[in-house]
Amino acid sequence: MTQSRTHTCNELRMEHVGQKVKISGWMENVREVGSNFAFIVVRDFYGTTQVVIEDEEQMRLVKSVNKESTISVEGTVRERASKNPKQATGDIEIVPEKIEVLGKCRYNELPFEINRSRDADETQRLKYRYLDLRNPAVKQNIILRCNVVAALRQAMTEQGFLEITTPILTASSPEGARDYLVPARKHPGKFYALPQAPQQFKQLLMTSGFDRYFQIAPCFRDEDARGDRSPGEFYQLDMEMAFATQDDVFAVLEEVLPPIFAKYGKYNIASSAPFMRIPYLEAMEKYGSDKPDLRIDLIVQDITALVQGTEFGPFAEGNTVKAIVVSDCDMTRKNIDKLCADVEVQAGAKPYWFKLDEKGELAGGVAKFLADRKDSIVEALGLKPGCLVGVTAGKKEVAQKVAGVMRKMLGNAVPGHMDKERYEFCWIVDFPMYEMGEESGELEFCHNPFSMPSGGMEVLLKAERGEIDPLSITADQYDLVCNGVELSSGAVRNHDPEIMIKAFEMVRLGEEDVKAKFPAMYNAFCYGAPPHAGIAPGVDRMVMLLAGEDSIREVIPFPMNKNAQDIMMDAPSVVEQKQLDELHIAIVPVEE
RNA sequence: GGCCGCGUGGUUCAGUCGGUUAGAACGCCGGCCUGUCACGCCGGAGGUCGAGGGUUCAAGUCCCUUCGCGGUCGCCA
Repeated sequence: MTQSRTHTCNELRMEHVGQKVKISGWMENVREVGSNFAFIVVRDFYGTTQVVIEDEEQMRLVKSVNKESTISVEGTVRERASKNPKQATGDIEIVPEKIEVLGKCRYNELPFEINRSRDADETQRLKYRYLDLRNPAVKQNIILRCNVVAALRQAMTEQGFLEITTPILTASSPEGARDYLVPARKHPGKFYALPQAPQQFKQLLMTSGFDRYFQIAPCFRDEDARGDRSPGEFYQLDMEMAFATQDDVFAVLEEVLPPIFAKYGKYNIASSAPFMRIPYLEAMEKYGSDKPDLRIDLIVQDITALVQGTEFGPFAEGNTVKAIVVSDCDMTRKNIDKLCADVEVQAGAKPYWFKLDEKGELAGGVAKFLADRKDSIVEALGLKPGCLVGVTAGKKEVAQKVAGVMRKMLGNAVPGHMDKERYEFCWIVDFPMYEMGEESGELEFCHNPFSMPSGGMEVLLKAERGEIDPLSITADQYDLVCNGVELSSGAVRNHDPEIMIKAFEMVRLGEEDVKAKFPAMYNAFCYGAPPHAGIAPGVDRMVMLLAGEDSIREVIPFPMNKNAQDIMMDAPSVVEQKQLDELHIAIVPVEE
């Protein structure tokens, strides 16, 4: 037989019994059950197939090679004497005529056992990622990623979007994250930058007359990693639409995403269109977060007025006090204290609590400070016996943030308040355009300067004349949130150079700054730009949600570690002096 | 950069109040086993307890320093 295989390791069934076949794959396991009798498990991309050894010579061959070597097995399919219902090919086995070793594994001990690689130390997994990926459970996430990307491409194409690639080597942009720089050999002292996002290019495409653009776009940001944030590079489903409004953008994703989430997700229920739309300020009030997990049915309430005049320090005048009522809570005092401690670690400020016990009395935590106003509290919060009330206090932003963290933890901890097995999408809308800079104490852009202020030029002029508070100006900017994960940010862009300049003037910048920072875009907009809007959901995060993984590295084929190193490839690494010389780069020791 | 956690045979972990020769499971090596499928049984090899310093009669264990990894905050408009 000259073919390398006639079947994959997940193909052979009872109907193939008697046929001559050839399979190729990795020798996953050898089970010796007699002196000249053994079963070997051959694994390829598709599955596993059992080969039975009943021959002295074959036995010697099998024992002479290490597991995880690649072999080919030519032989006859036979019905098994004892079948394995847990294996897809468990009804049959191959009786070999010829076994050939294709690629020897030189080591009899691996850095970890293939099928248990997920338990291994992450550094080992990343260093030997090619072995880690042999584990079907690990490989499955990458297959999922491929399927999701293919489905996204197809759906976007069906929606009339064109996939257009944009440059990887481009100019450093002054705003946002730290850039990855690439020295320019032909231009001593100058640098390219890898794009943090194709933001400006896609807006230029709109200005060029392309109507609907998308791209599975690589983005590069030199910022520290997180569990859900890969260091260095990540992918976005980047899209932009000409002559479009916020609603047009929403409509596209509301059509594209739910079927993909329902089909490929760990949970097969996804919100249907339209997704809930929550103004930013409302989200902060009700959920204590701008990325609320709507699978949790708990709502944050304001009890500042209710606790006025109590003895408890944190409830003092000037502070905001928030409450989260959790019905049917039988958490022990010890567990509540533990949860409060966890909240404090994550939110950076202490939460409090009390409950209405089975006898209908306020008890525990800060209850004694509230005894004098029990009735009004019970009534206002609608408390029933068995209700736990999580309480947070402090400056408004602090009370909200801590309440947001506590809401999430309570939802996870107390049964009955979280319907976990589903995907709940929402749009967070009406983000503030400006904020007061904490350090500068002056007005600054809250998010990005590309967004159109809601109300356009008129609103900016009103603010300039002092008729409205500039902090009250919102931007036509939106986030897509799913299960408490920020999937994406987008906006109706500011396509009008006049409004752009005015928006910059609000933060003490002007036309020269716009021109200096975004020269191509500013110039292009001066030649007649269409109103346009877009968004860019993170592909890695989407796949992570779909796979039900907590670490983004589980859905990236070759991830870097937390410190942005590729242990397997040894990147970053030193380069030859000759290379540095060509690039006009001199390395100087860093002074401590 | 701050804070928290972890670091013990190839791998994952246990190791009590500081006290005898540092254990287990998996893996590996050898032997036995003709229907296994997480095969089973018997035997064996394999450890600078991340590194350095200190306290102590005695340190895997306590203290200090340092390195590595992970989480988190800063950061990521």
